[in-house]
Amino acid sequence: MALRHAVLAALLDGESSGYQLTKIFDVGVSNFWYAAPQQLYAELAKLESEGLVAGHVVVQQGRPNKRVFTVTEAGIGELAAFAAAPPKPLLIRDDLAVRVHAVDLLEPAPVIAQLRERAEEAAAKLALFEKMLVHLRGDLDEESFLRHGERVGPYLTCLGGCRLEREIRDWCLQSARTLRERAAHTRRELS
Amino acid sequence: MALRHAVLAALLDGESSGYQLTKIFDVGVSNFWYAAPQQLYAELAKLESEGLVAGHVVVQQGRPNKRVFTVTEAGIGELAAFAAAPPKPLLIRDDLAVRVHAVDLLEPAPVIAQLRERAEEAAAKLALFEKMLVHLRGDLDEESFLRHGERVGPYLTCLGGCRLEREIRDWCLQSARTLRERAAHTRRELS
DNA sequence: ATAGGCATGTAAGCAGTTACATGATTTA
DNA sequence: TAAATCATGTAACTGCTTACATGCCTAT
Repeated sequence: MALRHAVLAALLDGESSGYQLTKIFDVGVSNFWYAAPQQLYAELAKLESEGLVAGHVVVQQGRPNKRVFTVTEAGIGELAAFAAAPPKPLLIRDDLAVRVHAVDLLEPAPVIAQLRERAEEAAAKLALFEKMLVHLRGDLDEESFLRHGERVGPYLTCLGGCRLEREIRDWCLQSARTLRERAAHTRRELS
Repeated sequence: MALRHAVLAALLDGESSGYQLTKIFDVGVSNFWYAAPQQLYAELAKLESEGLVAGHVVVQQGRPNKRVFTVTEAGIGELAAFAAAPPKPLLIRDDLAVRVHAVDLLEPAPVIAQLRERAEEAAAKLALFEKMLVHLRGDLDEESFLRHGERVGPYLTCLGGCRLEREIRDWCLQSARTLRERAAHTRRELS
């Protein structure tokens, strides 16, 4: 029981369909919660059967109809209970860092390539989050918005996302550079 | 099949027992891989049965005996194959950030308390990682070590850990401060 | 036409979590 | 004598991942 609260929190930003949620978890909320598309459909069905979200059909022209979901009163209650409980530790699993940790016994070339790719992804996400910040705060500057804005929750998590992606980008670039220089040095020694 | 590679990578830093691994995954490697103690015993048994690690008993005085594990040639091969494959995306799940995202509809007080506690934990981990860096590089300065040191993998992941914990600490403190100031302002309005 | 985006699921299998269980030794 | 640390597991359950399945509409 963990994804449910992330879904409820995401739905507070406005009702959305399962498909839209997959997009949100792919970018907007991805800085603090990873979830696969199939999980979201399953979780929404569960939440609806428990009365924590309510769904209704939206008819669209030119596109298939969709069912959008809203958090119910009971859903808010669930979130409130969750927020008062002690938080679970941050869960992080980074496939790429495992490679870096073991890199001294490995071929460095593919790891370097992977680090560069990850750095680019992080840079792209950072740019996206920074745009989101501007959008969220409207015509206020950051300080005023944090003081008087209506909803700061999403803004704060987005700030967290910026911090995270910036560090990922820089760490990947630094690591790639270090490994490349060492590889060049090793080649010179061998020749 | 994912934890296995993290375990193999951790064992490259030196043979250890299941119990010692639980300590390593609780601190040293925790910046890029979370794993519960029970997982590690199970995974070690599996890895041993597949010949990727080899265990032998170490007799101790004053303490129960333990079985320590080393990565085998086959284990290195497994790691090499893993490193060449495309990495899975970073998996992150942060219970506390979910609360922050939803905080505008919640009691802010417990969330603020949780943010402060998390900030302290992050500060403690940061201090630990910084000590580890000094220990790893011995009497070299960072630049020389990154260029000519024997094993840079663990040093690079440790640098990543520092970056991560520093940002977590600062984000938690910034968020807590923002929420506290808003709460104070709201109280004044009500009175 | 065909590729891509929109839209929603099911089913099987694997990985991870929670709770339980045991026992020795050291420190307060 | 109680709590903490060292040491290693099992069993039941839940949650997550991977693969499969379907179908419409739009843009190229």
